Amino acid sequence: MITEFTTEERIVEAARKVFSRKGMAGARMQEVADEAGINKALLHYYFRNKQQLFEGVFKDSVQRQFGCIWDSLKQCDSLFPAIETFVASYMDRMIEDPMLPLFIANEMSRDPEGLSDFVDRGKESRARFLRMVDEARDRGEIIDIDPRELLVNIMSLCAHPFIARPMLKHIHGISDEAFRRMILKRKKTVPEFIIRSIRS
Amino acid sequence: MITEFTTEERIVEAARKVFSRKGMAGARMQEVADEAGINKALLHYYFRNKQQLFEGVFKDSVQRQFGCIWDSLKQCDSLFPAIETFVASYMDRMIEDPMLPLFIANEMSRDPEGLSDFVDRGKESRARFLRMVDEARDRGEIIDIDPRELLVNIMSLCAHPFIARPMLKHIHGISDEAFRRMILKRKKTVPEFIIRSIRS
DNA sequence: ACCCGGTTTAACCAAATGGTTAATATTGCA
DNA sequence: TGCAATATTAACCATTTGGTTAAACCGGGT
Repeated sequence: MITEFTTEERIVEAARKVFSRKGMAGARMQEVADEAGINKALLHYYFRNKQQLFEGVFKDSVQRQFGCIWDSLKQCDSLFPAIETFVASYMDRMIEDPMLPLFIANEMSRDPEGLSDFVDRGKESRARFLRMVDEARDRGEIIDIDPRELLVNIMSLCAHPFIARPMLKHIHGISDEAFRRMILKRKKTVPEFIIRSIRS
Repeated sequence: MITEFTTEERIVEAARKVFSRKGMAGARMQEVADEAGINKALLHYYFRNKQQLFEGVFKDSVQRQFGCIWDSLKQCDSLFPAIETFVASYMDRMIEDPMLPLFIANEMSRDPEGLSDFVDRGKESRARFLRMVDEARDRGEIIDIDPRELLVNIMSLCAHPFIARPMLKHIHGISDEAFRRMILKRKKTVPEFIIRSIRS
């Protein structure tokens, strides 16, 4: 077979797809094998069991998610550009992998402990962001708001549309392409929405 | 057995718990039976199969969710109080049943068609709300914003904290009680956040 | 040509799980 | 009380599913 990907890569890619669609419990090893175009036994050759396959895929995803998003903040040193950058890179990341937010929400809910390490990857950047909010508040640039609450709001506005995507699709009757356009528009409108609300 | 609930009610309650925790795929009929304190066969006596049990519970939940939230809007006829009312009743409903948002997001993603009827329950109220936004915009009370985008933002700010609860819990190291307090605070701060952003 | 390590497969297995059955207990009512 | 309908259970059954095994395949080095 002419393949530019190694078998392991094909497995991981297939597993990502299936796990995203069905979740850990709903995913079937056979389906992953089929999606990857290989025998089921070969899955167990590369990944001893379902849990291990799951973690292989999941850890990679989460690392990418929490890694690059928070890293993007490193260059910013004033709040408003930081918000713009954060929102943009958060959304870019999710456009790449639209099922990831729901996937992560599920697995955090299923096994809250198992991911501490990954979520913690952005710890310093997050702390730095919170400090930036505090400072902006002290300088009177923004109104008095709990920095952590602001962060929750920002993340909600970024992530939730992806999580509620099927519902939005039904409610507003929008196609995949329209959804994509809406998200691209939100890259601009969400930071505006936030900044308008906190600017004093 | 001295029971103030009928067996069917106990089953539904148990199923709600288990399905919420594990999702449709992850839930086990045996576990539901155990949780309800009955034999597994009795489940199939009341609900022919898993799908039917699932729908019994799910439809009830979704109906409550989409029903009372949108209905709460019926008395409001100006935008800002409508937003306050909507946020408050949305959050009250989720405080009652904190796993519901994630549950709904999952099932909408698994089977987008199967729920049209329930999501549609709030159709008129939703349309009315969108019209209120349009009118407020025409009167110059608020800035120029796509009403549907505003609605997405509102729902995101309400629902997402519940969906991301385990992550918030870990990131901000908050207890269940602290989470509850945060949500109660948000009943006030979220409408403020929104209104501050759209008021012209 | 032949062997040897890593790779891939078909066939198989045991446990879990949704669902059924037939028998028993309970309740309401004539 | 006794009978019929309803509620409940233990024991089973069939299928699905994660996982194993042993054999075949295949490419490179000698």
